[in-house]
Amino acid sequence: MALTLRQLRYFIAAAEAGQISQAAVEMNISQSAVTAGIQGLEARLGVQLLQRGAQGVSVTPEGARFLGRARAIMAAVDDAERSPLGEERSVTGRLRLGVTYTVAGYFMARHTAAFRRSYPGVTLELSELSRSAIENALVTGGLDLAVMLTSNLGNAEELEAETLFRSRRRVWLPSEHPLLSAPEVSLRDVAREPYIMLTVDEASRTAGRYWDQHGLVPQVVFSTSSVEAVRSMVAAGMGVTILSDMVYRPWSLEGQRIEQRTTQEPVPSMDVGLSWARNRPLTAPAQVFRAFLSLTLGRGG
Amino acid sequence: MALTLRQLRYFIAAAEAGQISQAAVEMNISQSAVTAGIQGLEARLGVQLLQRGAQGVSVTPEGARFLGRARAIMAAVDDAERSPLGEERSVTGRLRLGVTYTVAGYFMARHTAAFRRSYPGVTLELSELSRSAIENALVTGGLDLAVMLTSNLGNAEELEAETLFRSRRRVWLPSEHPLLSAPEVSLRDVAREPYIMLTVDEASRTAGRYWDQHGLVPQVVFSTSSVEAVRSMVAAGMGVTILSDMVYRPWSLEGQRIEQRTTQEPVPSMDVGLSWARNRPLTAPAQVFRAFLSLTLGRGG
DNA sequence: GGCGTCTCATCGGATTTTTCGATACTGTAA
DNA sequence: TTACAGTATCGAAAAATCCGATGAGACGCC
Repeated sequence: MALTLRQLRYFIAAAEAGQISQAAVEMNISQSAVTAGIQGLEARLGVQLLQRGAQGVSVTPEGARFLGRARAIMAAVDDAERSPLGEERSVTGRLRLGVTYTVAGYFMARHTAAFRRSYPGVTLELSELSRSAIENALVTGGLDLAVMLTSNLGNAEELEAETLFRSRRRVWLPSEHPLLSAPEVSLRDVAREPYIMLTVDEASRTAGRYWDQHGLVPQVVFSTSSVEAVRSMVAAGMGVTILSDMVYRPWSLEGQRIEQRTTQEPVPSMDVGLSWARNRPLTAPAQVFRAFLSLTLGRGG
Repeated sequence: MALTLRQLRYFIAAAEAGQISQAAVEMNISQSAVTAGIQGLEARLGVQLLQRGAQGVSVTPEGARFLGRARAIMAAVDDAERSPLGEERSVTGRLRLGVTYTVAGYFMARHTAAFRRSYPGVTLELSELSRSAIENALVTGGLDLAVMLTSNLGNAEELEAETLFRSRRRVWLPSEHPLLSAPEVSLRDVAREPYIMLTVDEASRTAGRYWDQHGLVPQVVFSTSSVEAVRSMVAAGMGVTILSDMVYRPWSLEGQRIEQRTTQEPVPSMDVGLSWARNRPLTAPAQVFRAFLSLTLGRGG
């Protein structure tokens, strides 16, 4: 098999995460895919790149040397992808971008820096707002563009939306929870547990929909708008929750572990995407930002 | 779809060849695969890279800019692939390499320069010899390694072989030949035509095998050890031949066109590979050369 | 202008690769 | 030794790729 960029991506992610399984979560794919990809790379090169251990993986000396090269390749690829847009690299102007809470913390952080580097002429004005505030601002012209949850977008007549990626929702459970014994958890079982409700970004509204659909009601013992709080409370055994992979991390702030289980019943994924006013043409900076994100997230284009 | 190295390879090949179909022949794949690959790339970038015309393709201004980037990526990839072998880059010594006629002209030419660049410490001594001379020299120690046709290797007890790639054999026909009307040509039809026999590299021995197998005898009107002569004679309409894609070019030295047709009956492919003496361990330069070619030709490692 | 010829694009089907989910294996720590 | 966290492996499903054949458009020749 020939060397592929996918293999390089997997290797870089695993090397940086220090764990193959964590790298898989971050890339929204399965652990076995990452394992296979890296194995293919090692076979191709005839060199062991990662040292596997009980706590995860660490790069071998050869791996470290190759990691540098791999990063150089990915940098060259990034360059090349943006190059044909090069004319527009000189785009200048203001981009008033609205984002919702989870998007700001778990998604935009990774991309704003790269965007600023690519388009130094664009002044990026980020505002964290609620869904309804964003929708209003888009329609009235207070915002040019928004990155938000596109699955339950209101006001479909006036707003255009484009989904950038989906993140799966799973049950979060503390270590040693009885429900961990099964590979899948039914919503009925979750309904019997104390539930920590996250109240940001329409999370509760979305949750309500799929709970209703199965005629169940979660026993909400605590509502918070802080993902960190949810993480800590789940880790401490105060309850369980259902949230997307995008915000999942295996450790709470206190260092306690959090587990994940797939639900037996299908639960809608969290869809993150762009939204803008239908009747207002995208400004040049907004168009550039849209193209930038599309490329970065590896969708067709 | 994400950007892939394959797409870049296809694009570079097409840009350099000036024709998608010619690029496909050079890469031993079908034209439609190259077309699809480049289309995927253009869709991904949202830019037209090639200007299609009746005589082939030419790069657009955007394509030219991207071509540079693509080459940079492939250079970085080549670097990375050889980097883990980096310790051995300092390998020094002499490599006495035997090659057969067609391999020398149509295969080695492309790779020797790159090898010399990667391993400046290795003195490459190339000798063009006949199959039997090479086999003798390998056994007696006059050669360290050989690149030759591995399909009909004699002396299998004493020689080890590793096939690097296969090239399909097809019928070569002059323009306006009646047999061109059908998409495939049967060996029986070819047997009725005057046949130009190439006498280098066991070509006639291999040919004999598959002709015998079908109980047919080609009407050899001319035998030559020069591929250029075969090309010119086929183009001039003096006869037809069956040779591998590796040595195929659509034009003769005189500028006349040569066509290709697949045979109805399966004809064995031409297998090019390495060979060395079984009882003699590979020298360090030989090992390095083997790894180098394996990587360059994109096989598993 | 009509026709043959060359080239690239498109399509269906076969093949190969990639992915996922489940399970087995392995090293570490109690 | 057991429990556990993490990786490797396996079979089946899904997706991408490839091929061969056919279609469509441009050029040159009569």
